[in-house]
Formats: sequence, C-alpha cells, structure tokens
Amino acid sequence: MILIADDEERDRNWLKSLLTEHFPDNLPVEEAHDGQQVVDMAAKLKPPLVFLDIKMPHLSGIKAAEQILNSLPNTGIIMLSNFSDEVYVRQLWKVVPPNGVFGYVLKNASNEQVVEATKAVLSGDCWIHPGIARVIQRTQNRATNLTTAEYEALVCIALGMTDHAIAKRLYLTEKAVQSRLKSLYAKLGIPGRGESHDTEFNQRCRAVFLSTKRGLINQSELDDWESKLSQETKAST
Amino acid sequence: MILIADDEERDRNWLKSLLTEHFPDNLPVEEAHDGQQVVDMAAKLKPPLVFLDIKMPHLSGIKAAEQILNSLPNTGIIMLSNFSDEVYVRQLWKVVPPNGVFGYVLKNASNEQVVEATKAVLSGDCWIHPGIARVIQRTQNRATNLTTAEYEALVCIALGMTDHAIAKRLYLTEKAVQSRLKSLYAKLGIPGRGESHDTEFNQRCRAVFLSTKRGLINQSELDDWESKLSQETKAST
DNA sequence: AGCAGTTCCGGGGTTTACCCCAGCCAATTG
DNA sequence: CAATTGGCTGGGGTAAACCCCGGAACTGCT
Repeated sequence: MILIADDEERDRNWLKSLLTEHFPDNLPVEEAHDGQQVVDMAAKLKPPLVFLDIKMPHLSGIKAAEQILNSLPNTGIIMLSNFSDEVYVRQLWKVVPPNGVFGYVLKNASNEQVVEATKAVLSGDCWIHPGIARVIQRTQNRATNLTTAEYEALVCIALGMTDHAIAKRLYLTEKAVQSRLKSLYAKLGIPGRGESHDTEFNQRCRAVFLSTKRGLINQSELDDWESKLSQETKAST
Repeated sequence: MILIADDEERDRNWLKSLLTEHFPDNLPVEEAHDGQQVVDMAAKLKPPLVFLDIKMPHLSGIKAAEQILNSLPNTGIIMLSNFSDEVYVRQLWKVVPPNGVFGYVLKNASNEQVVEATKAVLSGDCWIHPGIARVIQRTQNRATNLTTAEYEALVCIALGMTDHAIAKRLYLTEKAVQSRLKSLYAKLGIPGRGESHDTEFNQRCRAVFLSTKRGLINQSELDDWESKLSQETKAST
C-alpha cells in the first residue's frame, strides 16, 4: 500500500503508473488531492510509504507530514517539490524526527531517480535529491546559514516594509532591525556603499533578489506571511 | 505530424500519450528537448502544429516561436507555461503575427482542456487559457498596463540597482529614473509617504513584491536580465 | 490647430536607509 | 573559568530614495 498526495492530475498519474509498474508488491496505490485529505487517509490506512507534494491546497505537504508523523512516526515520507527551495528544506528539517525515514525528490527527477528513492525509503534509508544536498550543506554552514532573526528581517523587507514598520511589528528598535539587516547583507555577500565602486547596489532590493534566487524565500511563502500580517494588523485595531 | 518541445521528460510523455490517443490522424508526434532543437526540426519537418514549453534551455519557447513563424508563418503554435505570468503574454503578443493561430495553455490544465486547445488550433482558431484572459485584459488596460519605460525601471530595481546605476545603464539622468519609478509606483497602487499612515512601505521593495505577485516579472526573466547586464559591463571595461 | 498623455529634465526640500564606532548582555563553547 | 558569538542599544554622520513643483519636447487624437 502506497499513498500519494498531489493536487495535480498529471503528476498523480505519472507517479501512479510509475509505482504500479516498478512496485507491484506494494499495491494498491491510493490517491489524495490535498493536504487535509492525505492526513485523514493516512490515519485510516496506515500506509508504510506516503508521497507528498509540498504545494497543496488547505495544508502544505510539510504540515501534512508533521501531522502524519505525529501519530504514525514509522511512516516513510517522500517529499515532492518543484524547486530546490531552501525554505522548505529548512522547515522539513524541523518537522522530521531525528531518526525518521524520508526522501526528497524534485519533480524534474528522472523516472529512475524516483524508483531509486522509493526503494531506499522502503528499505529504511533516506534519499535526498542531488541538487538538494548542496542546499542542506549550505543550511548547516555557519557563514551562510541565516539565523531566525535575519530570516524574519528578510521576509519583512521582501514584503516591502520599512525599517520603522518592521521594528513596530517585531517589537524592536529601528537600530536592532538595521543590525539584523546588516548581518543579513553580509551573509548574502552584498557589497556596501564603500567597497567595489563598479557595482552599486540597493542592498535592500538586492537582498530580496539574491534570496529569491537561492530559494531562501519564495513568492507563495511571502504571500502567506503577508496574509498573516494583514490579519494581525486588523486584529490589533 | 505534431512537434512538441519540452525539456522535461515527464511533460513530454504526458503530452505525447495524450496526443496519440486523441489525434491518431496527426501522427507521428516528434519530440525536441530544447529551443534550438525545435527550431531546427520545425525547419525540416514543417509541422502544422508545434507545442512549445516557455522555459527551455538555449532558447525560450517565445523566441523559438518567433524564429519558426519567421520562416513558416502558417504554423500553429501552442505555448505551454507553468504560470500565468504577464511577462510572457506581453512578449508573446509582440512575436505572434496579427492573424497568427496560436494557443496558450497552462500546465495545470486538465486533459480535456489540452485536447480542446489542440482541436481549436488545428482548425484555425485560437485557444487561450481561461486564467490568462484576465491577464490579457489587464495588459490592454491603460491604467494598469506598464509602459516600456516603467517596465525597464522595474526590472532594474528588482535586480537591486540604485537610481544612479540605472541612470548610467539606461543613459538617463537620475531624475528621469525617479520619474519613471514614481509613475510605476502609482500604477501599482503603492501609497506614498504622505497618505495612509497605517501602511508604511518601502516603495522600491514593495513594487518588486507586487510585480512578482502579479507576474509582471519573475525570477527566471530577471536572471536573464542580470546575465545580460554583467556581460555588458564586462564588455564596456 | 488644439488637446491630452507620456517622458525627460530642472530646483530645492524631507525622510529613510546605510555607515562606522563602541559597549552591554546572554548563551554557547573550549 | 575565559573566550567567543549573536543580538540589542546608542551617538552621530552621509548619501540615497522619495516629495512637490513646474517646464519643454514629443506623440497621437480629434
């Protein structure tokens, strides 16, 4: 029994046919269409292996994984993602239990890679997509890894907030915000006004650009943050 | 004869099986893996219908369409895109000849929609994905449509350039740049410092955020621009 | 010709973002 | 224990981004 969750028909079919072909012993393959549904189905069916798309309506793949692992910690999880975004690796790291078994494959993976990942997780190993390996390394590197303080500030400037607005929102002084931003710029390797005259940058926008490029943040995550933000400001009035 | 171009194996297989099933009269289905290859193959095979993925190595789907239509203006083109990005609609509008036959479908389209689009283009009609229709309307609306001047400025600030750097690059004064930005902010509906005290924004970053959200710009386009930029600065030294 | 719209450019202003320096406190780390 | 690191605070400064005003040239439209 294998459970797969993806909101797109095309991807479900692709995965289902791939699994029925290569893993006839593990049939049937059950399907879910969103995050909430897959949590419910997993609770009933207790499958040894679950495929989760990250981007799903109602409940993201990561949050779904959290809930499933809460009640059934021995479930093997394989995340499917369109991008090698660092945000997700970041979040996944927190959710997955220390000795949990999981895989992470990008959607542009070849069929062989998916089969390989499935075999690995079924036999109790982890399988991380080659492209992600580098990201994980960077996530654990002191010099380039962002702290939560820097990450918060990054999200705020990406939403277009001023220093003052950020300070008010995070209950800090403007100086503290600027301090966070300064170290953020340093870690992203953005030159300041003084050095390297040939490349003049607006550090604020440059930071957003580079962070998006590296997958530290992405649009859908930012949209979530913004809706949270507007809810809070409504509640406070 | 139908020619399809996509760099991802999964999408090619999906489309190929769909076409062989529903359009047995138009076989065979030929495949190309990147933009350059599809241009070459189209020149030899002269297919009546070509599917083009927008995001492809070497040559984007839009540029490939331009070259194909240049020598074979009667070719039917169906663009495939992952997103409803306004940038692409913008560019496509310029490339396609006035009476050209083309379709535009998003990759999250259902199988029925793809079949429908294929039928339409084969019989000489256009088929535009429902979600895109709204985008096209906005593209033709005076009040919200960006001029090329504003668009250039937008790309530059999204890359993190300063007013001074933009001015140097576009051969303008800083005042002119600021003038462009001002009208850009106005069209995006970003409040200035004076009005609406509850929402404080850094207009520059806010403009990038909103534009990305609305699909006026996107990361891969910006990456292209940046590589062009660094090439020019290298050449000028 | 007159009119509206867009773009570029100028002067002269305020606010914000960033810079350098230094110090304090807390939590890690050897 | 000392040493380090990350985070907040402060003073005081510069330059970039943004504000309002208006003018001139050019376009397309009626």
